[in-house]
Amino acid sequence: MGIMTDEPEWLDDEERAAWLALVSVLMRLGPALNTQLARDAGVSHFEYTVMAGLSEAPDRTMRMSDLADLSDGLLPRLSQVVTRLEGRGWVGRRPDPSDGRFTLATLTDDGLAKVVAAAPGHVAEVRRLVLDPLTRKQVGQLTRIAERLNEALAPTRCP
Amino acid sequence: MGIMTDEPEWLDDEERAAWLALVSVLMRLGPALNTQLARDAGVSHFEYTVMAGLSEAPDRTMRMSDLADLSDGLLPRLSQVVTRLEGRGWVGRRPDPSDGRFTLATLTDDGLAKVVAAAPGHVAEVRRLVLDPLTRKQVGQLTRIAERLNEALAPTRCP
DNA sequence: GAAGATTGAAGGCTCAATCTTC
DNA sequence: GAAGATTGAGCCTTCAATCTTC
Repeated sequence: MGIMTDEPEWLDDEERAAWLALVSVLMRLGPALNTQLARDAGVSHFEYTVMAGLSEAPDRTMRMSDLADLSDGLLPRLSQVVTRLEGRGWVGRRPDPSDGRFTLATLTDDGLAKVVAAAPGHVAEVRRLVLDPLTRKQVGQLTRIAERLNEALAPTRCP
Repeated sequence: MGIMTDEPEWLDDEERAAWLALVSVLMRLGPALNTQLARDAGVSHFEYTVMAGLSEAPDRTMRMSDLADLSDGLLPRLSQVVTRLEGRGWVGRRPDPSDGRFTLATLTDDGLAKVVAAAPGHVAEVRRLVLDPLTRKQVGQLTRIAERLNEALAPTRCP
């Protein structure tokens, strides 16, 4: 955060409105997606993201560390989730032959079937909660805003 | 979700871009806020939201059920968090004299001091992660988009 | 020694079941 | 009987150690 200067830096009305509305989305959209996926497919949103990521990779295979980046999760969290998915027979794990430090995760046929079965319902929910309520123009605005925020959220460089 | 019609309903490129960017914000902004508050103030984002809500209520007091609505949390979750806050001496609880079914939660002096101490750092983080990266115009767009999404996320009416 | 990955313990969230007051 | 609130069990996440491979 750096030096705490004497700037007033309080939020004005417009900033406050934006902030309160965004927090509300933040607190409610995540749980809503988890609920839909848990109810209809028996997986969490994070588990779905992991399997969907693998399903689009070459050979349905990725290194754990790359998969962690892709799914916005930390490695310990990913490792435990993959352990769970492995137990259900949806993902396999083995050391990378070219460098034993890496672990390769592969989506199994059963895992792929699971993703394929879950996708339509999930997409429908995304459409209902996020895309349908917005105009086409707002969808474009949202994309640019969210991408800008993701830059600000990028790995905190501390050199 | 209703009837699953034969609509193609897949996401086009623009929709997909918006969705992926929003999910990324969703997965990273929440943890980022939790991390800052935990590190600098020793509270979670939800705990902070609850105490900040009470701090602005008349007599720093609210019914548990109203507080649950305000903080976007379900009642069981709020109850457990308030138990924790009560243990630290930041919130007090007592039955509503006018109707014993309700419970009134009150922010103590210590609790107020805690919020006041935590607020500047939290606001600075909100500014750094959300408001500063956006143009003034985008802040307005974000407000309208987020408010629209919150309507779609409203309590699922099933009459 | 450094990078990738895993494990174990502690804390938080979610849901169903329960209790109390009206 | 219904509404508000609490509790308990199970699962998930988080963080700090630890292990392995290079």
